[in-house]
Amino acid sequence: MNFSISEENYIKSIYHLQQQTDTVTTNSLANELQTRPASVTDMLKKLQVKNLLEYEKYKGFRLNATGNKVALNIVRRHRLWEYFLVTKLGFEWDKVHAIAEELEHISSKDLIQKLDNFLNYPQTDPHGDPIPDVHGKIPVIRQVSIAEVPVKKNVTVSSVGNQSPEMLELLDHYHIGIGTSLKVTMRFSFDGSVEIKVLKQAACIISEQVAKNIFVYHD
Amino acid sequence: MNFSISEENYIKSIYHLQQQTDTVTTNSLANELQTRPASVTDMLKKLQVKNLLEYEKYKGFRLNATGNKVALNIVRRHRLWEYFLVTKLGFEWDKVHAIAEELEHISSKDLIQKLDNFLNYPQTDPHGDPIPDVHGKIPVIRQVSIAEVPVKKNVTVSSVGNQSPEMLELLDHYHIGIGTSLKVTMRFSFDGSVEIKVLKQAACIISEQVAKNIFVYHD
DNA sequence: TTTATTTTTTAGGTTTGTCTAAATTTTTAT
DNA sequence: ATAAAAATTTAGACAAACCTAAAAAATAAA
Repeated sequence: MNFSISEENYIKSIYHLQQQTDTVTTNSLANELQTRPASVTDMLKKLQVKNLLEYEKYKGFRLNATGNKVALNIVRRHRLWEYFLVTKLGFEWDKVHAIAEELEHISSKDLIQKLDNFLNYPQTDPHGDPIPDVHGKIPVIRQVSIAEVPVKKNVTVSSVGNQSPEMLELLDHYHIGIGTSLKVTMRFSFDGSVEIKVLKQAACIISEQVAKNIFVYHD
Repeated sequence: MNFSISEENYIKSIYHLQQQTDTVTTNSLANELQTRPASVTDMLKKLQVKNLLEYEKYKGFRLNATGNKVALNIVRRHRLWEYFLVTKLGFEWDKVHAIAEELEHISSKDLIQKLDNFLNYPQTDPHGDPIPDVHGKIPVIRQVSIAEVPVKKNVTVSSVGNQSPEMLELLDHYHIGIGTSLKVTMRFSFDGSVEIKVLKQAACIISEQVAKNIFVYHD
């Protein structure tokens, strides 16, 4: 089955919203896609006819098994291209999203298979988000936020929850990126702020809010 | 100025037809694009309004300077992606056209600049066709067909005129591709056929028709 | 130079994906 | 429980890009 760019964008957005709330609402999807609720309703009908959606009028909706598989395939393409843009073309990791949004709609199986091979089967994209395999299986990367990690354990940054420019600016300032090794040296129970130590850098203190958004895995 | 995928496809096809005939006709363009003459007329009006076209009703049309620049930019993107697909992803050179047709419509200047850099500024695509630079300038590759090349001169294959699967099959059989070094050992005036010698391979004879379609440059 | 043929354009539809405005259903608040 | 508010859907339009069929213009043939 092949889908239009619009259909794919809807499927992908529903998928992302489902990660947070089990069943998705018309308004939230309209907001996510920067479109009108009426347009969403129109598309929902089409996706339901194409059997990608469980949808009951006025009651919300969610992708069914087929829809999920399609979504994972789009996510796979998106993240592989992001990885390509950063590691091969030298883009900054916060500048690749828009371009990957275009590249992800090229659906040649052969292309994606060869791209994956060329990139050496990466597990995560440059933001640390896992890349689903051809069958839609998502590699499990055991990760916790810095807010939860025990003191003095060596950990490596695997992903960032909030990918806003403001957050990325802050991370850049502290020279923290995916793959950075660090250690929590102290945790202040007063406000949940955390002192961290990155190799060869002075220790610094980050707020609980920031700590909750930096995910790491144990070395 | 930004253009839709459809507009870009029209612009590109007009550009290609112009290489052969100075002024293009509605029917030939409809044929090239596998669409109807009426649809072509519709689009011509739009492109004329956008000031890309010199067009007089019933009299044919051609790209103006602006249109030409846009076309060259699309050709540039197409050929860079073809080069990428073959040299980096390992596609066969005759399997990349359709995918490059999709990739060429992603218009981020930054993307194409970085891709060009990553590929190390190639001069020609895998078929030997020249890649226009950012300003639309086409590198001149001094080339002649094997039918014209003098006997015993060492030459390198630079491009292939006829890119049909049949031709590519034949070239594959003789292990001839872009970059292959060879020498004309004999030319038979009876039928214009040519004996050629590729390094480490037995000499072989190709017809005049084939010889005319293989372009080479002198080493 | 008329007539016939071919080419091109116009007129009027269709589909996809969007929109606004109005109607309907659900949820919230009194 | 009922009224007010919010969310959702329907109805009806619109633009882009395509189509068919008919009309108009250009070209070729008698």
